[in-house]
Amino acid sequence: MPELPEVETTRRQIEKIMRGRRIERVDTTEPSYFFLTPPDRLRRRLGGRRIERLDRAGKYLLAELDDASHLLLHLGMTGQLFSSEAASVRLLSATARSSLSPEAQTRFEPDQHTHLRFVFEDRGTEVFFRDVRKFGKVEWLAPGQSSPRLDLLGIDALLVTGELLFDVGRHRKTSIKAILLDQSVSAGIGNIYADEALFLAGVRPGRAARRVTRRECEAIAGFVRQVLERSIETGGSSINDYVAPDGSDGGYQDERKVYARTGEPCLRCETPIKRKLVAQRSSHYCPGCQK
DNA sequence: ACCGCACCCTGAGCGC
DNA sequence: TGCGCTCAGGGTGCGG
Repeated sequence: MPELPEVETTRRQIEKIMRGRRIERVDTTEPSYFFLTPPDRLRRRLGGRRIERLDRAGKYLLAELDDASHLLLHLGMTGQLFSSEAASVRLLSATARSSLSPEAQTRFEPDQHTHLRFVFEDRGTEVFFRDVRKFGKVEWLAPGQSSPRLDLLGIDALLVTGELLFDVGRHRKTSIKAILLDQSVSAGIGNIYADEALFLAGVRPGRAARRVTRRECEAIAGFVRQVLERSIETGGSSINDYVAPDGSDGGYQDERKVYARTGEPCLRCETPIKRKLVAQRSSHYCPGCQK
């Protein structure tokens, strides 16, 4: 779900709200898998700090604080970072929504899945991090402390080149899709945009990376950059239950050509789209267009 | 060094 | 109506 475009869209919207503001306090849920830094420590470290900026590295968000420490966030599969200003019941599933009172449906209240709540000193708009499945992550980094997670990231996917994919691919004994999903090669591509870019490039996801030509690698890289940029332009997104921080649906859903279109006719040649497991991810491709 | 796989977690959707 | 099953994909870590 949240791949580079969704994370970048989130960054742009949330930075506007967080930047330059001082945190009065942070509310958290209980310790869990989600917290790389224990929640009590997180509350202590963040209280009183001003947020200088919000950056993105691959699918990670990195907030810089005024004491030179950093807050690292990852949305995982179901993470949502949003503001109270824009928060709406659209963040909840249809069934969860229908169980709420009409009043509760118009104003967001933190629930058991809301792991972080930023309350600012000016008591204005609040920011929430909600994550149902807890695949998301939050970690506080002391000044100067490096993060293995960040250090492992390859070049940002918006800058990926065919040359890089070709050079990496020729030495690996795995599929081209696995290369695209490998965050240490290029950071930011997820399952959906990988399928879309491979479709546009005419290369099947399961093809051995070493069998992909230099020319094809150039095409793949070009389409990766294109679909990511296009998705950011349209407000980022790719999947049914993604909701942007302002509560709106992402705009990219209507542009998917293969992802989640199993059995439907290819938009180019009308061959039914196939679904197959590649790199432990459901992968969608057109047997007619992709070789 | 690299690959494939199990696992972390919860909700939606489906068949019976 | 409700139970049990499968699926969803982000990342980590381990065995081969």
